[in-house]
Amino acid sequence: MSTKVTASVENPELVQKRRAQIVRAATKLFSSNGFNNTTIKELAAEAGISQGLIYLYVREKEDVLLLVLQQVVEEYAVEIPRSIVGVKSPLECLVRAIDAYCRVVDRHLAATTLAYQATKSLSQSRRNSIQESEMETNAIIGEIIRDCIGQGILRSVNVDILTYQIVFAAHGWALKGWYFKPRIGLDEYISDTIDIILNGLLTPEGQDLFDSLPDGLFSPV
Amino acid sequence: MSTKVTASVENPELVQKRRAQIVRAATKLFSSNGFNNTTIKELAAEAGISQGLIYLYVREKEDVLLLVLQQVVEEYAVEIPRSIVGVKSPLECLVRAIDAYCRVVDRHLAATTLAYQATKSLSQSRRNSIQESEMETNAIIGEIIRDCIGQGILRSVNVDILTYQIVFAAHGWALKGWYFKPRIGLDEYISDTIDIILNGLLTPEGQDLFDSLPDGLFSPV
Amino acid sequence: MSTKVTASVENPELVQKRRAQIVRAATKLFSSNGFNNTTIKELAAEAGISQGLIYLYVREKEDVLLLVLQQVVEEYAVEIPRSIVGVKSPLECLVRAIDAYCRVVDRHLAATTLAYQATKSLSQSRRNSIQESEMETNAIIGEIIRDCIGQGILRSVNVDILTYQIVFAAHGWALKGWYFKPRIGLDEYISDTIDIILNGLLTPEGQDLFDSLPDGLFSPV
Amino acid sequence: MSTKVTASVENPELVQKRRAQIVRAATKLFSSNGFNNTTIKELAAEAGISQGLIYLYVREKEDVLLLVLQQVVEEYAVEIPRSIVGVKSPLECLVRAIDAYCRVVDRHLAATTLAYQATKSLSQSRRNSIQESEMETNAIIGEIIRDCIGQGILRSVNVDILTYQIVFAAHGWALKGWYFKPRIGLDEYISDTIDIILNGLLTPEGQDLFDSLPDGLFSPV
DNA sequence: AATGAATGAGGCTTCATTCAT
DNA sequence: GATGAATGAAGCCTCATTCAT
Repeated sequence: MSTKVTASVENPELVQKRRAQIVRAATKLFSSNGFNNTTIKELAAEAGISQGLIYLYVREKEDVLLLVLQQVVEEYAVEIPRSIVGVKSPLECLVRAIDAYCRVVDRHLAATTLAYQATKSLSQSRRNSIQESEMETNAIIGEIIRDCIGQGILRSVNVDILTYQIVFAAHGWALKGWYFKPRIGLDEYISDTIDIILNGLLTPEGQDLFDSLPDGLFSPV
Repeated sequence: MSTKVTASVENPELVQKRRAQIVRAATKLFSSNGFNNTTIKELAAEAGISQGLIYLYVREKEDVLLLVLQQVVEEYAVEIPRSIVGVKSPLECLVRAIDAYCRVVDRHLAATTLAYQATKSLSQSRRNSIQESEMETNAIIGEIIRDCIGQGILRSVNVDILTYQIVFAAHGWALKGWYFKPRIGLDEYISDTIDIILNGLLTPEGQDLFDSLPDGLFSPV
Repeated sequence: MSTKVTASVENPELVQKRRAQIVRAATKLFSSNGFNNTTIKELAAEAGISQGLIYLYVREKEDVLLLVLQQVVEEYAVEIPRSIVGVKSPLECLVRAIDAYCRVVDRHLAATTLAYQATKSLSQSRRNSIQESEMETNAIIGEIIRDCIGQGILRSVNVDILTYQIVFAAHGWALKGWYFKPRIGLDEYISDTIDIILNGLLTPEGQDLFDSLPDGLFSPV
Repeated sequence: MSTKVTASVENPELVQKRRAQIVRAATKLFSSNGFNNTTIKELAAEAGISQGLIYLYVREKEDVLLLVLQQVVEEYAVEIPRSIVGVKSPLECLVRAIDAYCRVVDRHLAATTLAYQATKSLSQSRRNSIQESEMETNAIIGEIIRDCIGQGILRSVNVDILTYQIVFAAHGWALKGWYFKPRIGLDEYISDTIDIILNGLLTPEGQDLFDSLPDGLFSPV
């Protein structure tokens, strides 16, 4: 990671342990109440430590947020590559990557939502550090897509847009959880999503209709 | 709208005018600095009025946020139906709706981003009011999709998921503007998005490969 | 003054009035308890205003200290020149200046003591601003001394050292008030001080003795 | 000393050694940053020991300050008498004492300044203990002066005021070091100071003028 | 004796909200 | 209707002191 959070405690195991405590508590509170509405006092209480102790492991409150967000993007960066290790077929890679992404999100619902809420609360440099990590993960997906296109498995579509469509589909499970969770399970969400994205929507008749639409249909109003 | 913001000023035209001033300023400041990092003092300065005056048109700070968010969702609720008025073909409706949604987002980049950041800062009742509006707009899109499916234009896919895929595509223009804006124009974004969503991705060969993938490929790890 | 303290309140009369309140309270509390041991809460209470109000007239606590110290040095810079206005004889000027200095100190016992205690609590730039004021006042005294020497009234002594001897004599009334106050009145303090400084100490016989002291008597140990 | 600082460590040599470490570090930090702006953590780092260790040799932070100040006043109390040991002539005693005082100050510039700043940070009992030491040293000088007067070497002036004039002259070398140091050396400072104090200022003509000044010149305004 | 992690009280400062004009 | 000075409740963070090792 480019942006390091500094601790004034030397012992690295202790640092890791304490920070894990803090991040766990922070993820919970930040995502349910928001970063700004969570006080250090509450955070300390949730983590089972004193207020002052937090500041031995973090220089300011914003650092806690950074640690939380770093944890998620790092898990993305680890889990998605791991899900396609050893898989030859690019198509299978793509399917597995989508699947893995959705499942990582499911394990980090709170933190994922948080990333959308709280990035504005980070200073520019810290925000950059998070966005770079995000782009790295996206690059992996983009690569898989390019492979598929190269092998004639996928049509030659806009890779960036498709990448983000996949990313949003995964994040959507967290962002709109309040809508989906009561209606559908994760497995179904994943398979239906993959179905829509890969198989497209139009029936043969629909395809004819679509082709006959005037070209400039959706041009500037 | 179910949740009304109350003003202590009688003259309704004045209320409208002042609130417009306030909302304009708030949209700018909230979306660039975040809701919590914007002070009433800054807001008043940006709106060209005094701090005290704000409280004649709003009961508390959160109300300002509600007004801002209401404005966006209302514009969604107005613009999207308008874009399909008089259009017979459900497929054309769908295409026009996606196009319209993206363009409304483009006109409200700041506010759209804000909706993702700041909803957590709303009290539950206010949050519900926004989410209901969002669902109303989504319902329109869902209806169009169902029409398409009913007429055999689209395959029978999961309507909810597809709806949100479209919604995310539109919102994505705002949420990831920092990525897309330097790389692509709005028109291209819209047409490529529609292409991917409607036409699907798989080539005929890709289709064969996909069909031969083991069924339980992406089941729980 | 070079270093200005900024207020966020416009009305200059109000600023002056409130700052006077604050400075009066601060002088009292700072000099009896020290700058660091005085809390803003105590200060507000003593001034009869709320904590928050202080920050409409001052950017940070240190500014309050600066205001207090500025007030004293400014009074020095005003009172001492005023005491010699229109006086022709340089010797009379000198006597009057010493007298005036001591009396200003007497009117600002607390603040004078404070200046010795708290200058270290000022940031460098603020400290400089105070030291410059001090030097301006000292320059006036130095000028008078030079006049006296020029006219053959005083021996040609080290002007800087004599200046500070006078300054210390004045400040001493505040600094060692705990010693002098119970033993002697201000008038007597002033006249005895002037007597010692101007008339010297040695009797004719003492003079002879002094002249016969070995030259290197007080050289480095 | 009346006020003792207690240590929880038995071995007196160790106590002395550790305290010396602590006092050395404290003198440096307190006088450059002020007592209140120096943390125990910094102090420990400067002294090369741990925070906790300090509390084995001192009951609270204020004790450290007391130790520092005690060290200076004790050195005054030792050095000044030593400088006049065996000297018969009271005038020579006086000159030597002034000289010695200035030189002790020069060796303890930081601590001397500190005494003026930080005495207010001491509790009353500790402050008294320091002031008593100061008075003891002053008493020695007062005695010498009285001797001189008794032997007809000095005029019969106010002994207290003269004593403090001498004390201030010595302290001034530290207090106004920022002014004198770049302009003059210690030796010159001492000899010029003694010259002014002992020989007085007025020329014969000045004397006449002075005698002809109206008596109530410097009476209350 | 020594360490340094841990505690928690309390200070400075901000800011939503009120109120006198 | 409008202003902006005034309030006071917290929030973040620091740091003297303690305590387990």
